[in-house]
Amino acid sequence: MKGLDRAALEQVAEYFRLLAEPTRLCLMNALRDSELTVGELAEAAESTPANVSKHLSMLAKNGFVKRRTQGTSVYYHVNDPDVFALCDLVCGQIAKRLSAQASAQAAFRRAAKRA
Amino acid sequence: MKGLDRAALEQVAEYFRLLAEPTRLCLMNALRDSELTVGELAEAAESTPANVSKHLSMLAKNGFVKRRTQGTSVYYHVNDPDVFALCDLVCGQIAKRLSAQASAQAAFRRAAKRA
DNA sequence: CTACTATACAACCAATAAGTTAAATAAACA
DNA sequence: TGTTTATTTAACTTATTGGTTGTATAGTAG
Repeated sequence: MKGLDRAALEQVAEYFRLLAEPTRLCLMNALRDSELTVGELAEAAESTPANVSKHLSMLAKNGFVKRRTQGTSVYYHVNDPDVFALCDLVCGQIAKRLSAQASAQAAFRRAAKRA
Repeated sequence: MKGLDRAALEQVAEYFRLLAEPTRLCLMNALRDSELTVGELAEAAESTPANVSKHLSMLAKNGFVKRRTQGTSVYYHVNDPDVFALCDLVCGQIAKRLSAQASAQAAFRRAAKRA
């Protein structure tokens, strides 16, 4: 990543931006192991079909998912499974921070008890 | 990442959101191997000290960087080097897509020549 | 003490984006 | 054909955010 110019950084930022939204993460998560229709995804994400459809369009336009039409339904599936590796890395980061916070908290509690 | 509830997904999204901005990526990039002052960072990112300071505050508040004051200057340094692993992964993804596009393009060119 | 420099902060503006609502499109089926 | 169901799209509202400008704070030098 070292020698990236502004244009390249914008592409990287764009990639992150698509994952920087809980509803979209929820959709990707729901599609992790099976394709689902827009309706099913709306239910899974506890949102409306219109909203979910918009998010799916964004994800599709950027190669994260792919569409398959069947009858009146549209099935979406993950096109870029590597995002999950990214997400898992981030989850690991967050877990690390939380546990750091936890031990800091514990240290404070011990200090308070001594005081 | 599989069984994450809404609150957890929001934390993951928040993490991504901080990296979803070219200027912040540029700052992290500039800090990759040495600490720098706000002024130096502003120059590196081709932005204003005020703007850079704001971005750095965000990054610091979320544990991506740390501050160290010396004289009238404030030195920032990376606190969470693992972000670079993330960025490199994304760079790999983008490269893969670009090369896929390139070969698709080449296929189109070959097809056009045959036609 | 004053002037200068580096940084942070608050107020503001413009652009972006998530979500809603309603209308448009399209396939299935009576 | 007409109706129903599934999805997409457009228009709109509201909230967020990146960047700018001006001001405040703090350390340093004269």
